[in-house]
Amino acid sequence: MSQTYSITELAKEFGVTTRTIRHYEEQGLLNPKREGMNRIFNHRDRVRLKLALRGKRLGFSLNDIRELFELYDLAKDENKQLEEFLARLEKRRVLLEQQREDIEVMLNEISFFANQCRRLLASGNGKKTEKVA
Amino acid sequence: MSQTYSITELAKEFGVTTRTIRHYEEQGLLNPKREGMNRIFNHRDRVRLKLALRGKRLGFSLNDIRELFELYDLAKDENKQLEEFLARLEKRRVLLEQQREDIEVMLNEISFFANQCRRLLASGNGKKTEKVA
DNA sequence: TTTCTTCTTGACGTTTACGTAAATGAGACT
DNA sequence: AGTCTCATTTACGTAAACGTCAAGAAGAAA
Repeated sequence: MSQTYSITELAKEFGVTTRTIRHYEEQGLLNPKREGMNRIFNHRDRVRLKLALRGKRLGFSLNDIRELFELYDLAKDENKQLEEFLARLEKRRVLLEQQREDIEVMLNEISFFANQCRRLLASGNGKKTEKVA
Repeated sequence: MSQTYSITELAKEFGVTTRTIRHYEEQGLLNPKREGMNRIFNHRDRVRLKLALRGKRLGFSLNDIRELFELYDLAKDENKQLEEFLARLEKRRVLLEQQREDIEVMLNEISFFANQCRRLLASGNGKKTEKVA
């Protein structure tokens, strides 16, 4: 009924190799069904793959990501160890906000450098490149 | 004259091992002087170590970080290949803004989950834990 | 002088996250 | 029947970022 995907479809869509996707399954991040030998991915798998890749861009390990998924599931399970869940969320939040601050700092630095460059380029590009135009 | 640091001083200050610092030197991120056999780090090294660790938190490889340092140095060198420099800065900027977006998304998710949790906890914690208080 | 302490240089080990064959299964086209 | 194409498992390989000894130098303290 609902949309399914083959391994190469997902691989192409997200710009990863099939090896990567199989690896994520081995690591417990994805749980495709089988049709004969072949993996059949559903919407949930697709979402998890997207989340996994986002996590990776943020420097999380596959293990971290699996734990996060477990937390998501745990959350669905409702009142199980909510305080523990909250505490772990809080840890993540602190880390992420640190990262956000880091990013702001680096973006500022980059824009500073970029401005410097543009100024130099605008001002006739200085000494050694006088024959430009 | 100006402040210097031993390897363990820096290691303690930044919460890394001395091995890590030596590794960063091997990778060309740090250039401590020597006093006899021992490494002597100056202010510049300290700054670079801080930058390197920030880069790591953002998921940059040591190689990426070294390239960034080279770009910094190149920038000091003034008009050398400013356009190339700008282009590389731009690449970094795009990556960082992607990361920033990722972080916003995750922070939103986290606060959503946290709110859910708090609501459940507030509402007497629901079904299975009725004997709480 | 012996003993700490802090440093040094190898050099092999480990974990993570895949890459990269190699051999094979199975449906679809010609 | 032969050959694509897309998939599978098994399994060894690899790059990055350190960890972890081992063995020893060098200054300071007892």
